[in-house]
Amino acid sequence: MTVHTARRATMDDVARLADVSKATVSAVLNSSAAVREDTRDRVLSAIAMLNYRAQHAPNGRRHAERGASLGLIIKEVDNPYYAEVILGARDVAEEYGYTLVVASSEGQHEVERRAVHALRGTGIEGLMLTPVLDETADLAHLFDIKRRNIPLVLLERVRGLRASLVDVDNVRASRLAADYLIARGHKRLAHFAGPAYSMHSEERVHGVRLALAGASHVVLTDNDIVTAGAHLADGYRAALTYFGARNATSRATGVTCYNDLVAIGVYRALAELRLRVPDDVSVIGFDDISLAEYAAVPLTTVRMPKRRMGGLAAQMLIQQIHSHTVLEPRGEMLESELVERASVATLPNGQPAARRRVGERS
Amino acid sequence: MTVHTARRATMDDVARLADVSKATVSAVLNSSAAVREDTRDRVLSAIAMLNYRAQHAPNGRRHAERGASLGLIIKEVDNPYYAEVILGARDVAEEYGYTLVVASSEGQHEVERRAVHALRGTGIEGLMLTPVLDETADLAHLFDIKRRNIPLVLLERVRGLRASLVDVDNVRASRLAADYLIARGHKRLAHFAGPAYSMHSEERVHGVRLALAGASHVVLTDNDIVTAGAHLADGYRAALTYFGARNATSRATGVTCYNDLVAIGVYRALAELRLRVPDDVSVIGFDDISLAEYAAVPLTTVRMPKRRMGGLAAQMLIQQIHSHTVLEPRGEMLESELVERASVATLPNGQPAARRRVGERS
DNA sequence: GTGAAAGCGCTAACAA
DNA sequence: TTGTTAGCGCTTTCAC
Repeated sequence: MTVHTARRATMDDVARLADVSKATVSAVLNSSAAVREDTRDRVLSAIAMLNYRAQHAPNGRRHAERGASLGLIIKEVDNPYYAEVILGARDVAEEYGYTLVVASSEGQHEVERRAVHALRGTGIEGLMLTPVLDETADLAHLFDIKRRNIPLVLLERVRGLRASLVDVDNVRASRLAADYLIARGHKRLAHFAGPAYSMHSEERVHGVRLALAGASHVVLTDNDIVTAGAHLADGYRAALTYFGARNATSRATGVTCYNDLVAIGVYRALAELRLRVPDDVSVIGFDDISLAEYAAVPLTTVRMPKRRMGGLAAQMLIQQIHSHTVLEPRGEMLESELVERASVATLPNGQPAARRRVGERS
Repeated sequence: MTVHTARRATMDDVARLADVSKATVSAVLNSSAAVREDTRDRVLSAIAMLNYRAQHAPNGRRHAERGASLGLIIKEVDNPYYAEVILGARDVAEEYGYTLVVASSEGQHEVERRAVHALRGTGIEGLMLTPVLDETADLAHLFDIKRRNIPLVLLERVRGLRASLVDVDNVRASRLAADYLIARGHKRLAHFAGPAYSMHSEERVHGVRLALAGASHVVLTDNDIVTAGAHLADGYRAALTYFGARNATSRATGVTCYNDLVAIGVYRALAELRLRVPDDVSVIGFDDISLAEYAAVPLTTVRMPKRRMGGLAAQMLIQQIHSHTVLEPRGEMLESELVERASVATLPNGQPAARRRVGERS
C-alpha cells in the first residue's frame, strides 16, 4: 500500500497525507499553537505512517531558542583524566547556558576527522579539541574549522595551526618528577611512556631525559624507556615485562609513568612479582586522578589542573563565540604540582622528602 | 567604522562586503568550486571582518553528506561504568558510519531536559538515554522526543513511557550478590546504596532485601542500608561513618555496594580503621569496571555487560533510524554474572566459594 | 570564475 | 482552529 520513495519524508508529505497545511504540522510538532484533538491525531498518525522525522530549519526566533551547544573532542573515553577535563568544561558551559557535547577519537586520526565534520554539521557554536598527532597527521579538517571561522580551542599544541590553546608544560612537569626521584637518592630510573599519538607523552619522555642529562651519576638507558600506553592494562603488561626480565641489580629503583592508570597497572605487576612499593620500587604517576589517593599505597604523582584546563578552554571558547570581532588566538599555560604521597622511598643518600612544588612561577 | 547590528552577520553581508555573490561565498566555504585567489582572499577577509559564522542549511545533497550522529546522554561523566557503555555504543556507531556524541546530566533532571533539547536541535539522528528519575520527574521532554518520532532507546526503564529499552535485571543481580555472602556464612550484612536519582540503585537495594527475606537467620536492619553515592569518596565517607561507629559485634561482616567505585572507597575507609578485607569485612562491588581487578585485594563483583548494553542500544537505535516504518518498541534484558575474586571470606559455617553465575537463563 | 535565480524544509505572521 | 503567504540562510543549477 505504501509507496516507497527513496527520499526521506518531508513535512509537505505529512501535511498532504493528513490533509492539513504545513503550518498545522509545524504547530503540533512544536506545540506552538492550539490544534484540535482530531486534527492532531491525524497529523500524528501521518507522521507515524511515513516515519517522518523533522529536518533542520535555520529560522528566526526558534533558531536562537534551541539550546546552543559546545563541542569537545577527547582521545580516550575510559580515562579519568578526560572525565575531569570534561567536568571542568561542562561547569562553565552550563553556567553560560550551553550544553557540552563530547565525542572521542580514541586516538585515531581518521575518527577525529569525521567527528569534527559531524560536530560541525550538528551546529555547535564552538569546538574544543585534544588533537591526535600521528606522523601522517592531515590537518585539513582543522584548517577547515579555521576557514569557516568556527571558534576553536586546542588542548594540546598542533604545529602549524594558529589557534587558542590551553596546556601545561609537560616537559617541565615530567622533568621535575624525575628530579624528585633523583633527589631521593635513586640512581637508576625507568619511564613507562604513553601512546604514540600523544604529544604529551613525547614531552614527558623528553622531560625525563632532561632530568637525567643534569645528573651524570644516574642511569637511564634507552631500554629503561618503555612504551606502555594510557591504561591500567598497559602499565601492567609493560611492567611485567620490564621487571620480570631484570634482577635487583639491573632494574630501576624508581619509575615515572605516563599517567596514574599506568602507575596503578605497574603496582599490580609489582605485586605479582613480589616487589613492594615503595620498598623495592618507587613509583610516580601523572595527572592525579582521584584514584591515586585511593590506591593501597597512595600514589605520589604530578597533579594536572584538569578541571581548570577544561573550564578555561570553555571560557575562552565562549569568549570567542560572544565576540563581535575575530579574536587573536590566545595561549594559556597552566601550572602543575607534585603531590607527595606514599609511593616513593628515600634511599640512603637521598634528601628526605619534603613538600615541594613543581612548575610554579618562581 | 564598523556598524554594529544586533543580528549575527549573514552570508549576504559577507557577499556584499566582499563584493561578490552569495554563491561565491558558498564556494569558498565549501571548496565546492574553483575560486580565483584574490576573490577568495576578499571573501575570507570579509568573513574575518564581520566575524561571520555559517548557520545551518537544510539542503539537498550536502545535507545527507555531512556526517550523521547519534546522541547518548549519561548521568555521570566520571564513572568508568558509563565509559564502557559509551565505548560499546561508539564501536557500533562507527561501524555504521555514525559519530557518537555524548552529553551528561550529572544526575540533574533539568540538565537532562536541556541536553535533550540541545541534542535535538543539533540534528542527531537518534538518542540513547539513561534517564534521571527523581520524584519531581517531568517527562515532557521525553514525550516530545516520541511525538517528533525521533528514534529513542532507554538504558533504564521510565515508567509510563513506551520506548525501546536495554537493561539488566538489577534486582536479581543484586539479590544474588547478597545470597552469595549469605552462602559464605555471613550472618550480618550491610549495603552501601547509590544516588537517589538512580532507578538501578533502588532496584539493587530491593534485591538485597529480597535475599534477606529468604534467610531469617541473617540480620540487616534499616541502619545497615546506608546511602553512599556513586563515587570513590561516597563509599569512603559512608564506610567511615558506618564502621567507625560500630564494633565487631554490631557491624556487618559482609557488605554489598552500589558499584565498584563505592567498594574501593569502602576499602580505603576499612584500611584506615585497621579492618582487613576480607578477613574482617567481606566486600562485593557492582559493575566490574577494570579497576576491580587491579585493586590491592581484587574485588569480587557483579559484572554488568556494559559494552554489550551500549552496543545493543546503538544497534537498536540504528535499526529504527534505517527503518522505513515506525518500529514497535523492543525491550532487551541482558544477563549479569558474579565474578569471584578475593574480597569475600568464607565464614566457619559457610559453603566454600565456587564459581557461580548470576542471572543466567536457567 | 562568477552571478542571478530557483529551491531546500522549515517557521512565522496574519487573515479567515 | 486552520490555511495562505512570505520569509529564514544557505546551496545549487545554469547561463555568461
